[in-house]
Amino acid sequence: MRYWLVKSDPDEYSFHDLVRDKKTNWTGVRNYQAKNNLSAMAKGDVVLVYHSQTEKAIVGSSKVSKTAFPDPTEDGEGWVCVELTAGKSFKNVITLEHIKSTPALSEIALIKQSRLSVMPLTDEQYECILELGG
DNA sequence: GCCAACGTTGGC
DNA sequence: GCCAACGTTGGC
Repeated sequence: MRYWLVKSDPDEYSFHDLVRDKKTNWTGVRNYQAKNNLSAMAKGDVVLVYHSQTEKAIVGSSKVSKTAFPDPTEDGEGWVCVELTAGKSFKNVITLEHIKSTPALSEIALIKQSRLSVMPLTDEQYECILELGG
């Protein structure tokens, strides 16, 4: 079991939308590193959802319910998506500001590679986030 | 709205 | 294959 974090612009598709839909195909990733991470996801892996732009906080968790398959929205070829099933909303969202001020999360890819949209989390990072999220 | 970071493209 | 130009993302 591995842990991941995906970014979403809540104006386009928010965690709230995922909860409403129960599950969704996480499509539209057009970056090789992000694609490799999507491909490495296993069924049952936990995927935390971060809202960029206006909110800038980790808001909830989801699970991989289908491993990588060809992105049906693809405009080129070779891109993949996974199916995510909504999990829990965090009681307290974990803001970027909070993440930045938490030493245990100083190495998180969210900060180190600000433009990456799908990234792995270490066990320690995941547990730390869970704790902060309540 | 600006701009830094950084990925991608294209000319050479 | 290098690197400058360009486009996009995302924080501020």
